[in-house]
Amino acid sequence: MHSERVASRSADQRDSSRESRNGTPTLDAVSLAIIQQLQEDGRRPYAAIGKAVGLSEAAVRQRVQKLLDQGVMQIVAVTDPLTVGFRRQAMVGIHVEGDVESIADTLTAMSEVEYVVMTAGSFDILAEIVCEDDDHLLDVINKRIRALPGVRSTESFVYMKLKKQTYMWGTR
Amino acid sequence: MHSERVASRSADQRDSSRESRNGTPTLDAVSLAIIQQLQEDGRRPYAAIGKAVGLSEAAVRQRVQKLLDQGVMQIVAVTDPLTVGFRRQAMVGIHVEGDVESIADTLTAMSEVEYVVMTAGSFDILAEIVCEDDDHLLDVINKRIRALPGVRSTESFVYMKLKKQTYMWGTR
DNA sequence: TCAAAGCTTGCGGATTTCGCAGAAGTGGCC
DNA sequence: GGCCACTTCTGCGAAATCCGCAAGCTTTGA
Repeated sequence: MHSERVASRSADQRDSSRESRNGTPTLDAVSLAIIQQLQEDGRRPYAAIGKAVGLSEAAVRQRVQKLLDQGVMQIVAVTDPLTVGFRRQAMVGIHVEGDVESIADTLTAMSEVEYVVMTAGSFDILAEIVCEDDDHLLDVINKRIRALPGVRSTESFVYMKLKKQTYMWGTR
Repeated sequence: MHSERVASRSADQRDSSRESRNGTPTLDAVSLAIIQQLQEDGRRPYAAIGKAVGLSEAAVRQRVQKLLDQGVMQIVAVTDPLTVGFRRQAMVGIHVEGDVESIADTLTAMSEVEYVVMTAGSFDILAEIVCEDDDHLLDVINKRIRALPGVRSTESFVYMKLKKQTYMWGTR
């Protein structure tokens, strides 16, 4: 029955996660395959995943739990906020003087901010904001973000229509 | 035992989804609560969700299935691509002349493009790109995106570090 | 008044989850 | 080589969950 299981396990299948230099775990091929399965369907049973990646049900369960605990992945429901009552969304590009990371941390702490990334472009930070209406959005941008010490200037891109939102890099 | 269930069901609990003017379903409070539960844990059992939102297990199951079928939400594994072998990510701002939506559709069809949104800011479109390395990224931006008829100019913001990525609007 | 929707309760069977014990592979160390 | 600590995988019951289905109820809307 184990027809597809190779006799001696190759080296890169062990060591499913280890701390690399920058602190983020390095993933092996099996864990990647598991993540890919869960990108297609976050509720797929462990046994089905095991069959697909060549592991037992229990092993898949352990790996998934570890990936969740480590924060490597999360299994969640994703929606288009516009269909769920949040009328205004925007991407805000921010020019910073001084410590970029501390500003990013401050943004991260705001509940209206769903996404924060430090970039190498003309903006130092991009932050995505989800609000209930125009007033709320205006308030967050003008009163909360622009007021931060170190924020030199901002530029806003209000969302009109979300066209694509996927998490399927694994299936390429 | 039904202590928390109100005797007569209030009006907004019915009509869990109806087509609104723009074609996107309107969601009632119960469906929002269900989505919120699944934003915290995409694998939470239906019975537990039912207890939290005041519905039976079977009803939750039906609602979740419908929300998935309608495309209102998806339950998936989400990762930081940088920890999973994709070395280069970028947000690309695009200036378009002519039909913005058709350009957006073209971008949507590209597998390297994970996120496409039409905006009201100085860019007409923002697109997030996930690539394996610099060459790949350069190729996508210069050869595939800038080459599109209707694309006047682009500006790229290469990701250095992802600081936040949540889907927790429901918990506010 | 009638049909359609949606929810509830209840049910059993199939499936999945979960915890745990034991086996197997690895790396460090003498 | 040989031993030990550690991690990972497997196998296996027990418990919980999922799933389809049916009957009855209420509300909505034609």
